[in-house]
Amino acid sequence: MSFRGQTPLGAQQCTEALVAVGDALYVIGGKWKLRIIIALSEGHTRFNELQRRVEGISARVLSNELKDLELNNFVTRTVQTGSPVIVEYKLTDYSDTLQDVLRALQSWGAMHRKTIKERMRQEALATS
Amino acid sequence: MSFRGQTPLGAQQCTEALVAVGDALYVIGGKWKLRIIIALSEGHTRFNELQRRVEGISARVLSNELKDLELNNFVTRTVQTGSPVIVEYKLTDYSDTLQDVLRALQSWGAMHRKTIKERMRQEALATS
DNA sequence: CGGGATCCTAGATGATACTG
DNA sequence: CAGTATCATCTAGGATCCCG
Repeated sequence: MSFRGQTPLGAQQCTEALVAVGDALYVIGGKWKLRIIIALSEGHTRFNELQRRVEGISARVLSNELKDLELNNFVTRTVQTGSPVIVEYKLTDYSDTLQDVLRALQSWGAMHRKTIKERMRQEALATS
Repeated sequence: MSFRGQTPLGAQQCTEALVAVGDALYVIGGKWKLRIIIALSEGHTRFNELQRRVEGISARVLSNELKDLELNNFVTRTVQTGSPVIVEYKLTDYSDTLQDVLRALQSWGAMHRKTIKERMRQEALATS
């Protein structure tokens, strides 16, 4: 199940990978899903607080995404009646299964940023 | 750098994760990028062949995505003049850095599919 | 505070041709 | 074969207003 590393994938494994990754992207793909999950991993959070944490997201989109995440069992929504009403979102245990994915993405993202920076530095040197 | 697992993330780590994952998604996010990379991991491939492997993608989109992947150093494009002209796409070494991400996504996707299946089976039982 | 309802735009995608 | 061009579409997302 290795991705290259010199040896190409067989057609069969390739299709399998395509399907599995497709499944994954279907649920957690898109611009916001993973960001929201990360933001929620700071602890259970209320709506507006969450909106502040996830930079750039609008209330409508956040609301929709949260519903979706709830449907897919990544998030639970609890309402405490009173005034004001308090609505809290928190991650479920199932969302913990995403740890590897998140870790891999995070470390790749950090690595990639460094690479780009270095690449730009080199180009700057070459031009001067 | 763990994602929950009982203990919430600190605000600082949360922001770091948000940025890094954001960087990653910026480059490899979207509907097609990872699929194309997986398809290419079966070995170097020509355009139409690649389009067949990546189910559902149109020539125009594939063309655009490939340009993007080339710009980001994931793919190289080589042209062998002759008739017919042969254009081959292959993964670069840099695309190998995505292994962890791909593996994590694939195994999560496979796990998730099983979970869903099981969940549906349970619901079917409950209804009957 | 926690959203829902509406309206609207840009960009992503699909379908179908067409070309060197 | 390896795309490009054009048009039609679709939808995620932004902006704004509103409500209990």
